[in-house]
Amino acid sequence: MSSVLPTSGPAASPAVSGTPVASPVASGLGTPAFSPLYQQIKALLLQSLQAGEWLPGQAIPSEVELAARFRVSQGTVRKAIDEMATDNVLVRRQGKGTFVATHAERATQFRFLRLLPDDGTAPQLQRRLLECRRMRAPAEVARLLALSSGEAAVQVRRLLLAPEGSELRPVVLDDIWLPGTLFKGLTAERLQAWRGPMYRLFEAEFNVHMIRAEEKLRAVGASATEAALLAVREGEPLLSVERLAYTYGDRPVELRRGLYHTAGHHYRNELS
Amino acid sequence: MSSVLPTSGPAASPAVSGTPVASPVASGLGTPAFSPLYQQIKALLLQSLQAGEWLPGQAIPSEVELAARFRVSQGTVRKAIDEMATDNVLVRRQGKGTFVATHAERATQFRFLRLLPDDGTAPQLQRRLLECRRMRAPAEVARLLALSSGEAAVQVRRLLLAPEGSELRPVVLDDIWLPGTLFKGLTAERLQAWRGPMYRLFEAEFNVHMIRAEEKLRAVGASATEAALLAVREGEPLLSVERLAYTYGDRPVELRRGLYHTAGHHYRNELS
DNA sequence: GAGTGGTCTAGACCACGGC
DNA sequence: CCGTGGTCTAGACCACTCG
Repeated sequence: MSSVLPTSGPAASPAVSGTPVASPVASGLGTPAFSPLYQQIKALLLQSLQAGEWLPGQAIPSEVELAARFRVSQGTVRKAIDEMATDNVLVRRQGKGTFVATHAERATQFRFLRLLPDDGTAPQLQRRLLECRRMRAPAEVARLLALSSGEAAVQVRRLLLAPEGSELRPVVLDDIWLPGTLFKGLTAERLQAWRGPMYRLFEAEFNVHMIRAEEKLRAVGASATEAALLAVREGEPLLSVERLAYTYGDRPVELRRGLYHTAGHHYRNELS
Repeated sequence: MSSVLPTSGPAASPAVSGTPVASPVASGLGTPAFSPLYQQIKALLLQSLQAGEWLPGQAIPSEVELAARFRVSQGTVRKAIDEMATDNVLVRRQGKGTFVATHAERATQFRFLRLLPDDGTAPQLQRRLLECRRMRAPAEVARLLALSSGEAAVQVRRLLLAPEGSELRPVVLDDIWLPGTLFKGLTAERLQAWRGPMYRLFEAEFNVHMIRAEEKLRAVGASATEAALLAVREGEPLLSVERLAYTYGDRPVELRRGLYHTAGHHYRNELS
């Protein structure tokens, strides 16, 4: 099928609202780089999301409306949206519409928190902020976040604690680095005041929406300072979780190193 | 839409090859339990797979053929197959056909092996079989594998070793339990002789195909015997990975406890 | 060229949610 | 009641594979 190109004439061939589309380009030797219409629609929708045209939690236009806008059949729009729904970027709700995914919902809230209590109950973790400061990104952090060397970064250090009887027991020690330019107004006060998932704060206040992440897990022994913070003895085996989280367009926007004390909790994973 | 029911009359309403379908049944109070046609087709295809009608690596009938068999449009069959393809149960190959997924392919081979060398190279693990014996399933194993108490089980214990310079370094200690009735001819000799992924052996010799698994990860300290086998000192932090693997119909068929030495390797995970 | 899956269309009807 | 997404159909054409 022909690519989606802006057309000045009335409805004849498929066209887009006026925004030109990156038309299929031969990449290298004789590769036609054929791109289906619905993939182009998907790219356009992602652009709109990235530009903030529709905010997390809001409804996007209906399928018929989008089909009209792009001069395409409803089925084609549907296929584009289908893929974005399985990517957890959009959420379909029959009878209501299609919505931009948000970390406010309880369902998506636990997509990125894989640590569960062994007894099968729902996790109820309290936060305790240890630190929040702006600094120049260390070389390794800058590299992973694709920052220029010496660029500003925000470092957040916090504990997550689980109720145990009437006490609170530290379970997670998180070290988080964020690009300073994206998180301009992020302060300890702002973090302290926030009730709800941290990724929801990022969405609401900084327009940064995490959609996927890569994690590297290891078993390590607790250092002296880590042991003190987690209330375990030095050398205690801990689960080290290094996470790189991405927003729209595969842009890395968070580096996180978590240390999990896995007595009483475990990291759950599904292989398929 | 009406449910798929066997029809003796000629092509009029949708019908199936002759096998009756579990028609939508009210479950509990007034729940209509509406099931779309393509879901019913999917269930039928899964039944055929479970029955061994098409073996791993083989092609299933073409979409048009299945559409004719089920008296349904090609689009409906397509939607059923689409879901099974995203579930990694079937594999589509344009121009060739649709095939039953197999653990023989290199792509799917690493779906269940998440341990990667830190240097980014491809994993090259050697196996060393330590034990393979039949026994009565311990209570905990029986429970997780849904076996009757005292039923037969096969226990396999093995090491995975990674090349390090000119030496081999133990990296993984696996303890595996399998239902004895499903794995009748499984012996140490058979395991020793096999070249290729273990799950491929299970497929080829015992007609057991793993499609998904749940894992629980923890950091633990090496016991004396574990330390000896993995050539680490006692108490060394190790990544404990407890896996329950399922075949068609969500039937648990493997329990595995792996201990990973994560110096030089890490467990990779994708969150989305 | 024949057969496979992949895309796209147009239209009908159904299930759900809210006015 | 209407508008939303969800299902199903029938048919056209395209891209890929193989003989």
